[in-house]
Amino acid sequence: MTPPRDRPTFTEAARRQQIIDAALQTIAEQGYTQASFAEIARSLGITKGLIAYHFDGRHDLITSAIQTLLSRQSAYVKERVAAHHDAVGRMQAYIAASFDYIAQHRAHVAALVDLWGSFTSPLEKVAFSQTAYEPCRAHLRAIMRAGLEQGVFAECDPTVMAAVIQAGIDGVMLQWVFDPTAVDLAAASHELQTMVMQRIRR
Amino acid sequence: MTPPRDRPTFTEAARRQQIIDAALQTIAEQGYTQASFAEIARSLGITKGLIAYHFDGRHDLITSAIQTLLSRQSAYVKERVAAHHDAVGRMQAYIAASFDYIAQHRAHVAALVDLWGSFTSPLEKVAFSQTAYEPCRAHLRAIMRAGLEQGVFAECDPTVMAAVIQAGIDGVMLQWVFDPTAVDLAAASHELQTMVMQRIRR
Amino acid sequence: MTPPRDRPTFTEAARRQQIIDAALQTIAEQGYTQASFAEIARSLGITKGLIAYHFDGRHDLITSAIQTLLSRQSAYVKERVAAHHDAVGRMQAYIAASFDYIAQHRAHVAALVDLWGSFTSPLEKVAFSQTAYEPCRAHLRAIMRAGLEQGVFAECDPTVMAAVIQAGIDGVMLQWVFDPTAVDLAAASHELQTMVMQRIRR
Amino acid sequence: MTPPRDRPTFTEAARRQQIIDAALQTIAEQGYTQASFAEIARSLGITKGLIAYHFDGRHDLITSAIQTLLSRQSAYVKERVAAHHDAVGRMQAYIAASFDYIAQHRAHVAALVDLWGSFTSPLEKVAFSQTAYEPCRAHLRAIMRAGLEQGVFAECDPTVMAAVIQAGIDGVMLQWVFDPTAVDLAAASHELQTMVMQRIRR
DNA sequence: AATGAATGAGCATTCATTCAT
DNA sequence: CATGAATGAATGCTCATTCAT
Repeated sequence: MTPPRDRPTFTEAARRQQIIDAALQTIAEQGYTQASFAEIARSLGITKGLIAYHFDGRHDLITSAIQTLLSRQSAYVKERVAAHHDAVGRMQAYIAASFDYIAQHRAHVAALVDLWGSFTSPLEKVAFSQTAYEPCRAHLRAIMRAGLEQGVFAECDPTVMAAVIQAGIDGVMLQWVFDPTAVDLAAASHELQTMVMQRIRR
Repeated sequence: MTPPRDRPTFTEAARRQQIIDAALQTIAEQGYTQASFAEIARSLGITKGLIAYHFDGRHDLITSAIQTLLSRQSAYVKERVAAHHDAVGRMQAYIAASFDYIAQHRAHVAALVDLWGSFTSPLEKVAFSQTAYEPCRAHLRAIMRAGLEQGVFAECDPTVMAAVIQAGIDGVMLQWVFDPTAVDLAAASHELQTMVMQRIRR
Repeated sequence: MTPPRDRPTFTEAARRQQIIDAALQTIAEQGYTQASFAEIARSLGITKGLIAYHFDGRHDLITSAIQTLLSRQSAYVKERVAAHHDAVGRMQAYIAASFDYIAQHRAHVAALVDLWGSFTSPLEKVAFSQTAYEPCRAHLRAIMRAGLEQGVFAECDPTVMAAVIQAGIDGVMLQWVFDPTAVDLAAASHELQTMVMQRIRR
Repeated sequence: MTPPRDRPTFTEAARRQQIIDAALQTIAEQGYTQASFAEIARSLGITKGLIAYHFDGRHDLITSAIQTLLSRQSAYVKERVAAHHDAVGRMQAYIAASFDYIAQHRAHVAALVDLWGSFTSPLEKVAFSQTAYEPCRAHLRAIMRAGLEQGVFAECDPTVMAAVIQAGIDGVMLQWVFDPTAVDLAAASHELQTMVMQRIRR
């Protein structure tokens, strides 16, 4: 059990992160169901008791892993988008950055696809949707709205556009996770940008 | 032990299908990891021994369930596409039919998303990709090529286009599985068609 | 998990009883906390999985064991008491039978003493009190009341008398469980009968 | 490791007592099995490592707790008994004091009942009997013998009487621990005194 | 004197699987 | 075909204990 501490120690934080990373790696390599405490511990050369010591059970570990996953990807994309100041540039940056992150973090996105199947109740699914998807769509919506207000984007529903663009990114990622030779990430990134731009540019 | 497969009896085939459907329902409702033989058996009022009798282990059941899933969706889409004889109509029909199937078979697609995380080795993932994705993309590629040959589609790479279109469909499905209120399926279907048409029409 | 069956099969009932008896024996010999599924299974030459198959978890096993314990003792005492038809005879029979049962079933009463400490919440304790103690006290109260009505017992509060008499029995049992050489069961039985009779006889 | 016991410091002794009291409280509230080092430590706001530092393992802690329990009760009863100088007064004082202590220390006696089930071997049980029960019975025997010698008690076996009287006290305590509404402690105290006096007074 | 990190054995429980009937 | 009994391996988790700091 994680000791209830006001300020987690340095060791504590480092261990937690180390275990989370090992968990993601193991999930990516062997699948969510095979990623047992024992397996993760083995990959780190520690005992499974230590995992139980640092996390409040499996749910806590998985949740923390998902958090890590999402915040890293989100931070990466946000930074790249922020480098641009026009709606067109930002939209292209969002798509390009998303694909770049995917290409550079195969294990992470593979783990993510596995974790999609880890929710057992509709409530957990909705919660994940709110935590993981909604921020992405909201980001895209904001870019869309800015473009519309500035008059550089053609009329369209930002909500639907956001969902469809994110869908394109995730869908390609999915195909690529299953078989990296089945789809050319760079080409897909380019094509999606083209498609979206042709649709929304005034 | 699975009985010899040379000539499956009628009863045998019916039982298998019954079990597969119950498995899909259970996976959709409770998640892949919760869908144990015992749980599936309970939902059917039979014993788990009987499931083991009709399937060569869990892998066989899951594989068969995925097959069922894919062939039903594929058959539905194929039929709808075949009703059209021009590339534009076929492309729109493919997208529309895919979304319609999704909307009408929530449990099935929910199960599918859960099953995405059920593969433990890269080989299984590649095999799934070949069985599940490749036929869809091939279908889309064929429609694309016909349109290009007929001169009604603008120049583009059919392989990449197929991947991106399928990605858009799957990605929206994913968001909708997690939270049906998060995305409007009909609007997304419409938007994806618009986007694709604007891109590929000459 | 126990399969939900309308009528438990013969094998099922026999196995359950066999496991319960082994559990009581193990508790008596090694203590409640040491009586793990593994230990009980080992003493029977079966696997612990089988115990889990026949009982709905540890709580179910322990509860069933206590039930067995109480009903056997109760049945024995009731039969001995019923052989008498006067209040004096019945009261003496109750005490004598209780001590005789204790003397002849050391393992059972040793297990019972251990199980006294197995309740973790006040609610469980109260429930045990209702199930285990109240029927004993009620039996004694009924004997007392009959004696009072027949005018053979001196005036006294049947409720308090019942509690104190049962207390004497249980308290001696406790001392004898800890060290069989520390107290002479037969002498204690005799003395308690004498004491009670001297108190309640008119 | 326990620090050398030759001259325990003041702090050391205080800590030990503090931990023992917390342990008793926790056992009384949550049961013997739930009273883990972690739980006891949590209730004190210290770490479980500190408990291990002050006690030579769990057995040492439990043993010390029992010692504390017994010596407190014993001291209380001894003092009350010593206030009387005749056998009759002392016998009544012993019973009355025992019940009074019980009534005023519910947590302690609840813990004691739980601890009855904490011995895993016959040897431990016998040792407990010698430490806990024998002194009580010896005290009662001494009172009995004095009464007999002084000619105020009727002829009877002091050993058996002692066992039965103590049994009555413990048995009522047991019922009261399980359900405080099930038995009236004061009435039981009174009744036991009456019963005993009627039996032993010449 | 006290902590936080780590261990390793043991726990109840789950589950796919086997098999005699 | 179908069942119920039984297995054995694996899982998450708990806990007393150890120890460097």
